[in-house]
Amino acid sequence: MTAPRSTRSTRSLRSRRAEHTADTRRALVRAARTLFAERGYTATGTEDIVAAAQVTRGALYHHFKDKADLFRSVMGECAQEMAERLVEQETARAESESGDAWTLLRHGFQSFLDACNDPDFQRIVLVEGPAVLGHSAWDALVEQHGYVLLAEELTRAIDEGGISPMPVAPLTRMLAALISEASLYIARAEDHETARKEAGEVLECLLTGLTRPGPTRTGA
Amino acid sequence: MTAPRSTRSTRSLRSRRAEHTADTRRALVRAARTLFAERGYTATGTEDIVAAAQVTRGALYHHFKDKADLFRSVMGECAQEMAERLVEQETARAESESGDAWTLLRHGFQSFLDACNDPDFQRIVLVEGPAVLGHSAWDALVEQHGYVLLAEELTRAIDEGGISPMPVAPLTRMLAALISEASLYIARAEDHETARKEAGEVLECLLTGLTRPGPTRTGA
DNA sequence: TCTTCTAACATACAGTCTGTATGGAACAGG
DNA sequence: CCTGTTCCATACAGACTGTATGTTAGAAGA
Repeated sequence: MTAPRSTRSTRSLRSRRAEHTADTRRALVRAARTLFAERGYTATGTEDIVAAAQVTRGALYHHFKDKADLFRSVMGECAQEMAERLVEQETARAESESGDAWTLLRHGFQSFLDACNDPDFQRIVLVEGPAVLGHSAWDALVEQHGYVLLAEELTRAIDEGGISPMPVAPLTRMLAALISEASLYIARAEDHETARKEAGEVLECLLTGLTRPGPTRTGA
Repeated sequence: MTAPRSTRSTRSLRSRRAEHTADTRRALVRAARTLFAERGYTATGTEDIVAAAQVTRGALYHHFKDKADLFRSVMGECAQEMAERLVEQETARAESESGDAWTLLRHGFQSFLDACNDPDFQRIVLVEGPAVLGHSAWDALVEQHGYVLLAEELTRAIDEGGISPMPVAPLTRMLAALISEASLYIARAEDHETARKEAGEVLECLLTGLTRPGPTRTGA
């Protein structure tokens, strides 16, 4: 700690320096995330970002190609966090509850609905993202972080016979859009409590349509 | 035509002038619509718009408060056209087919899906709109043009017993989001044909969940 | 240890865009 | 005929983005 020698000294210095640069980068991303979520992309100047991160614009344009590139990092972080949160909950549920993929997913959707109620996620990923990055780049990011997991689970549910066989690709996007819109509806409502209940109810109804009629009971 | 007199002369001139100013306004909206749909909002400069409309920026800022105000008019026009198109089809179907509100709506959703496959509508209303106007202003516009009709039809379908009773407000938004996302999926796919078929199939499945179990047959 | 080289910034500058203020021309009205 | 208003063009000021240049601190070799 206090007496490094030879290679360790070099390493320590290297890491100290590397850590410092990583710190400035993180500070930029964090500051940008807060401001983008609060004021939106265009209303946030690069000067505001670097001021909040306590660096200069030189640092920003050293670490990122341009403002949109910084936004991409911010949105990637948001999506990553959301995905991790959901995977965590999903695995926890998978251990405690029954192994039926479809009922697991239905519960997962409700968790997703709650998790989406995050201002950063809503504004950055759902609202600003498509307009700033364009549909292709946005889709690539979401595909990478979120869609793959959802599509995987849906495929499993189909294989298990929980839901009727149908094309997974459009199903994935449409379900994600459904929940995203529901979360926005909840966030915008005056009475979040009842809005949450109502949206959950509608979501349940719609999901019922996917359930395969036959051996698997629909419930109620 | 060539020999106006007294009041007619005044009227004619008045109308000529008024029509001229209305023309410039329409030219601005039309030019902005094309460019916004092609390049997006921020990538379109006011100079590009007025050049395409063959006026100067002075005209733009005379007719509109600012660039976002012009965008609002453009998006309002898009939404209006879409609503008119759908109402037209809906009334046509109401005359020819059975009077069941719910089956009528299900067919209407498929039409909606096809109608949404309009680049202007997708880019301006669905992608740029929320980011440019903010959620509240965007929602107000869509509420005015589209949601009211959809909510009305849904309420009727519930009253008739076609679909299970559930809160209409979230249902309206979520169904609109569902179809919007489906249309974007179709537009983005390489093979529009099969994408259209698949998305329609998934949509049908999901809508099945709304159908009230009981006297009304689900079909197939 | 001394030199040198490079990564990591800071600063200054140029180009672009938006919104506003000013000016003028064409009517309308008294 | 004179005045006021509408409609629009032009000129200008401010802000913002991206780039080019300068500078410093650490890493590496001799």
